[in-house]
Parts: sequence; structure tokens; C-alpha cells
Amino acid sequence: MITKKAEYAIIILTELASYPPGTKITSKAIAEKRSIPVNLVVQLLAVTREAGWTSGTRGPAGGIRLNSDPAEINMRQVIEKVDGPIGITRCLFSATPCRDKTHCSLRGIWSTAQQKMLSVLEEVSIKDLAEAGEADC
Amino acid sequence: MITKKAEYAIIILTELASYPPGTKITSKAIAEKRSIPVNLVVQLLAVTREAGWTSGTRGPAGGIRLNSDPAEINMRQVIEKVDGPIGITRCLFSATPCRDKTHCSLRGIWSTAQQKMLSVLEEVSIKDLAEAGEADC
DNA sequence: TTTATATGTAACCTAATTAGTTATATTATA
DNA sequence: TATAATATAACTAATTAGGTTACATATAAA
Repeated sequence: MITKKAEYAIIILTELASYPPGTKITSKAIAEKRSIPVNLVVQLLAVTREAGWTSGTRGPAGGIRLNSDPAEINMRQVIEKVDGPIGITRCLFSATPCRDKTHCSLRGIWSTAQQKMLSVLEEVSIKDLAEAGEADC
Repeated sequence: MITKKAEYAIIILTELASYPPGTKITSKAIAEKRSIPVNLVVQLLAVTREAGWTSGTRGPAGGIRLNSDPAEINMRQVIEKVDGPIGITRCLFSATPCRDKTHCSLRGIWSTAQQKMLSVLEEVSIKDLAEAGEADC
């Protein structure tokens, strides 16, 4: 399952992308606007920071700035940064097919099903979400 | 995430479907053949039984029989019987959009992504898996 | 130069879920 | 009546999810 933290990260980036490029916003402001616990916002900004998408400046008048082009960040990327690799079944996490089978029909089906899902998420960028507005599910 | 139990249930039904219609097999035999803990097989057969797909006869010479046409049972149905409703995000479990918004762009995207995944699982039947063999991932 | 305000980092906590076990009841055959 | 099978329910250990707490660091303004 895609976690709430991953959703939150998407929402945070969307919020940042909804302002003119270079605008600085505080974690607290994001948290209040999007109804996310402040501590979680801070925690997730550490992830977006490590991904190079955001940077922060400390102290009074400090805040968070979006560093990347929101059109270049898609939902799948954010989810995987926060949650780690996506897998709709445990099977898909193991490198080798179960019990050393050379072939397993189920694995292929899980993989296909997951790929269809991921394709949708890859096609939606943070910019798309910011333009659509209301991304706060 | 689709649980291992749901996978097991699919495998159990596939095993049953791999014999001539009406054949009786013991839980123990299924468990050994497919390397699933016997107790889990028994537990999962309670679910397939409730769905009307299987029935069991007790006592010596007893066993489990597949009651339904395996071509009429698809993967999605089995997963939902075992795991309950599928949701790739928590958002999709709540009946109403978060925070009483009339519109939320994320929800629609989660829904689309999930539907693509489910379409794949709906198109694969237990019969397909039995014919493909090796469904034991 | 001190104070207030902001980000950054790590450890911790609780509830729910997952995967599996244990125990016991029931039924049918030999 | 003993045995072998399914049926049902309760329990358990390990992991994950979602969030909190505590503390460190940097900077602007007083």
C-alpha cells in the first residue's frame, strides 16, 4: 500500500509548486494549509531535500524552496523516495522467483498489474497536480 | 498490499482446478504439494467455502472439491474474498473524499491507477492459471 | 550579543496488520 | 469405537504505519 507519508510528500511538493518559482514557505505554513502534522512535514522535507527537490534556509525569515522543475517530478518518484520500492505483493520484492522456480505464472501477472498502476502514477507530475489545485486527498 | 494469504488462496484454487472436475483432494495434500502451512490451507479453505467455490467432506476418505467453474473465478475475486476490499491508498477506503472536499485530484488518480491494476487481475481466471501450470509464486 | 524563529536529525511510541500457530469441535469411515 | 479428515476460533510474534518527542543547528532581528 502507498503510505500516507508518501501522499503527504506529494501534497507538500504540490503546495510548494503552487507558488511562483523561488518562493520560500515555512514548514509550519505548509502544515497548516494542508492539514498535515508539522513534525511530519519536517520529516518528509528531509526526504525531498535528499532527493534534491527542495532546500531550506534556517532562522527567522527562513523557509523551504522548491529547487526542481515540478514538471520533472512525477508521483511514482515521490512515492518511491518516501516508501521505498513499490510492490503490490511480497513476491515482487524478492529478486528471485519463489522456491527457485525458473518460471512462475503468478509473478508475471503481479508484475504486469503493478506496471499498469505505476504507468498512471508516472504520467502525473507535481506540476499537473499544482495546476489542478485541490491536491489534498 | 495483496497479502500472502490471498496468493495462497489463488494457489489452492489453482491446485484444485488442475485435477479433473469433481476430484477430491485433502488439505494436507494441497499443503504439501504447494508448500503452504497446512493450517493456513485449512483457514483459507474456509474462505473459498464461504464463497461457494469449494466444499469439503469430513472423515477418512474426505477432502476438498472444487464446486465452481474455474473459468468463472478471477484473481480479483479471490483477493477481495481473502483480504477484503483492495485499496492502494488509505484514501480509497473512505467513502467520502478527505476533509469534505467535493473534489480532490489525487483521489481520482489513485482510483485510475488502481483500476488499471485490477483490470489485469480480473482478466486472469483460475482456469488460466491451472492451464499455465507452475502457479506457485 | 542575545533572543526568537526557523530548519535538521534521531530516537521513540502506539495501534494495526501480517503470517502463522494452537486448541478444540465436528463429522464420517472402517 | 478409534481414526482421519474438515471446521472454527482464539491466540501470538514480528513488522509496519503514523505520528510524537527531544534536541541540535543556523540566522535574522532586537
